[in-house]
Amino acid sequence: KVWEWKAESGGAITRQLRRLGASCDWANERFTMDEGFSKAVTRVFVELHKRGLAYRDKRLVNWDPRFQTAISDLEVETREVQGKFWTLKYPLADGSGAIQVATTRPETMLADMAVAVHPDDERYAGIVGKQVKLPITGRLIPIVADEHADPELGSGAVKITPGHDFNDFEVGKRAGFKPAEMLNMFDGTARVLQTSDGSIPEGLLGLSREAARKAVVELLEREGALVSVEDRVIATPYGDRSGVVIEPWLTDQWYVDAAKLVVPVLEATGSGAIKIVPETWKKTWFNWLENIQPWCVSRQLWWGHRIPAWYGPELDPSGKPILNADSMLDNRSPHRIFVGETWEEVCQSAQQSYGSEFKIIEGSSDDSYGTVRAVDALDEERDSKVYIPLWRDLDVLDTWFSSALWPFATLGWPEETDELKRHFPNDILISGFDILFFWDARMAMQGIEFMGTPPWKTLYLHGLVRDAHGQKMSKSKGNTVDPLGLIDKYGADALRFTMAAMESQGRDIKLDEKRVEGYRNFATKLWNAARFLQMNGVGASTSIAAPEAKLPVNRWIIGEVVETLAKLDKAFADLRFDDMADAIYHFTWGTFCDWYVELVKGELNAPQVGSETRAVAAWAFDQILVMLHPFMPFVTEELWGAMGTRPYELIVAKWPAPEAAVDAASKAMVEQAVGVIDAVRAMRSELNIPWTASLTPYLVTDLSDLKSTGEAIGAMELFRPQLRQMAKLNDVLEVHTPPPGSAQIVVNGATIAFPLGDAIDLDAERGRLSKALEAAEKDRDGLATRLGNAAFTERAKPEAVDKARADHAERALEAERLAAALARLG
RNA sequence: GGGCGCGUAGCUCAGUGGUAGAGCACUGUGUUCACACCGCAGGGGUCGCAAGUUCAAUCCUUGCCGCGCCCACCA
Repeated sequence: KVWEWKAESGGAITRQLRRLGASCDWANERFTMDEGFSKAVTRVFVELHKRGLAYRDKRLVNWDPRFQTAISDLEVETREVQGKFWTLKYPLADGSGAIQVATTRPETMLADMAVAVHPDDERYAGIVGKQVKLPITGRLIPIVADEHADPELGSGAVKITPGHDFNDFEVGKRAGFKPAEMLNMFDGTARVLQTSDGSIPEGLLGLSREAARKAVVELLEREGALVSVEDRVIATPYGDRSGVVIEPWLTDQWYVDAAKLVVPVLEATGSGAIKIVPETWKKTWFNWLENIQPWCVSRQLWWGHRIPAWYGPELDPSGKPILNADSMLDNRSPHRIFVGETWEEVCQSAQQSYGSEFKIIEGSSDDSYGTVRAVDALDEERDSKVYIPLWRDLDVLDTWFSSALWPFATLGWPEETDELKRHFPNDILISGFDILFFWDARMAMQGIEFMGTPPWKTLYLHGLVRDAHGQKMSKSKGNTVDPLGLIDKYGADALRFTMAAMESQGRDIKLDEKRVEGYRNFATKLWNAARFLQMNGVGASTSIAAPEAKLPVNRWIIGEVVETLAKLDKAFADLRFDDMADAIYHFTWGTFCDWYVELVKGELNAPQVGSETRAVAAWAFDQILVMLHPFMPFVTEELWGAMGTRPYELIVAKWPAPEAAVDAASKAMVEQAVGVIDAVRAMRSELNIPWTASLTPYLVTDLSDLKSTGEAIGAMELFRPQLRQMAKLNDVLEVHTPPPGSAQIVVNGATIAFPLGDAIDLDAERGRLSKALEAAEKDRDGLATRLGNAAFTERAKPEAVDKARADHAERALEAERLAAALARLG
């Protein structure tokens, strides 16, 4: 049944991954309960035990009374709960007075074993060592001196319940109590159980924690032992899965000596052998590792890796086994522990331990059956040997114990497989920070312990997806987003791209559906661009390197690809997925679609330049597909195939290698043309010049700046068809003074006038120019002020001063041109 | 109590010691033969508050206000 559930749940997870387009090695799927993996788990446990790093210990654990199992510190979550604070009065046994103690859990007084005061607390100096007679139970308990008691708090005296409080456990040990002697007053479901001294009144037995509290408080009140009650907010431990209050409970459990395993992890992180990204997590990482507690790894569950430990009876002085099978498994009777990977191995070490006069047999996991068999065997004394039954531990290992082995156990360890050699260690682990301690830290610990090196070089911690209100998504809150729903609506590509674009290091992601929609539109845009290219005879590129190109537009777009690629490479090296997404998005839409495609529309099938342009367009588009593929694998792969016959699929295509450089001259020319088009469009829009009206541009020659004029005219000549198409401009004319009634634009130091005759709205044009002039003057003057400041020119970095000078010159020139244009208007 | 982080355009978020950016939303405009899931143009921010360091601070330092998370034994 559970395996069915596992198949279903695991299937759902892998289905989601597949639909997201995760490129996994599906043939090598692994589950931690697979046979091979289980073998690795057993091996690790046995090895840790051999090395003294896994051991059985009796101490307080976090006990979950609902699931009736121990859990680790990490599975406990502290919640602030409204509670009460009771002050109690315990009478001294010699009748010489009473001592007050305070508690938030009055019911635990039934298992009190001492009252502690601070050694330096003069108020109590005289009574340390005296006995107190505990109300209700009448138990006599000592007053002890211990640093734990804080004189500032309450009365300065504190009741000590070593069996039910982590602090008190430590105090109790210091006061000389052995864990085995510590009183326990709860059973596994947290109902009141008689303590070993039998002092709890009958009426209280079997009550739940809550009921016991009520009853105890009533009894205390009746005895006059209750001094006061006040309301108080109490930090209370809850099981993160069960949601019930966790009970500190005294049991025997298996522990892993995490403090030892952590030493090389700290070293590796310190030396940089493990790099943590973003770095801010380093502090958290160190802080946790440096304060790590023994890791409780045994769980009283029936699903998981069974602990490979067997218990056998201790021998009494006469050499007979002490068979108390019903108490053997929880180690309440004297026992010996055997740990081994197989029954044979365990048998062997047991034989060695007990001696050859004994015969080792396997005790049934059903206690009574094992007892009977063992006793029968004893009676018969067959082979004249005494039979020793060994019972295997019923507990299973914490799931994170096996998960921690993932980086190497999946690769066949402990066998020395080729996969292991090839894939261990990994370059990078990408993980949510919510499992930083649960999983990542333990992978690091076990990886170094068993493989000698950290399991990965970089640990990248990404943000968590939160809902629209910033709440963490959880099944219990019901605010989870099903990725499949979003995929159905917008496509996996859009979802993936959104995730990448939102993943700036470390910060959480509030998923905004509008954003997903926007990237769906982006995918559509790409699709349409491909369609257009195909319609114009552009197919698959035949080369990986950029094609030879003469035309400036083509040389320019090749340079743009080179620059975009550099941005992507840089962002990737920095693990900035948002920057990568941003760069490819803007190149594709803003540069390629909005400008390149528009600029070459007329050239694609032109007689002279057509083939070159088609080749460049095909190549550039291919580069987009390759660069975009990691983010949008589905559309890009589809288009890759649609553009032409390919020797291989996009998913295995090599990352772009243009073998080309940015051509500054082409770039300048294209930018000049683009500047003109932009300015004309803005002018048309602001002056309400209908799009259908073509305009004749008059380039105003400036004898003092023939360079700007020349460049402008060159670019405008070169892009004459594009200017006609994209800005509705007639052929350019050169003049020294523009005709009256002209609208004017200033682009890179060149002034272009458009005679509008009577059609011009002089006020609008004046307003337009004034506004631009004002902006230019403001910038110019601001820069002038700064440059006039001796402190700036002397102390600022030379680059900053140079830049200010250059900016100032540019803005000043622009202002001058605009002022002239304005003056011409009259 | 300790630690980490956040507060930047209406919203969701980037960002840099040299007078701020994106997407969406918004306004105007356009159905020109890739795309209205579109094109074109445009408006919008005293970068939480205060002080300090600096020639210069949104960016560094300190304090404060508001918010989130993690860790922790205050009975």
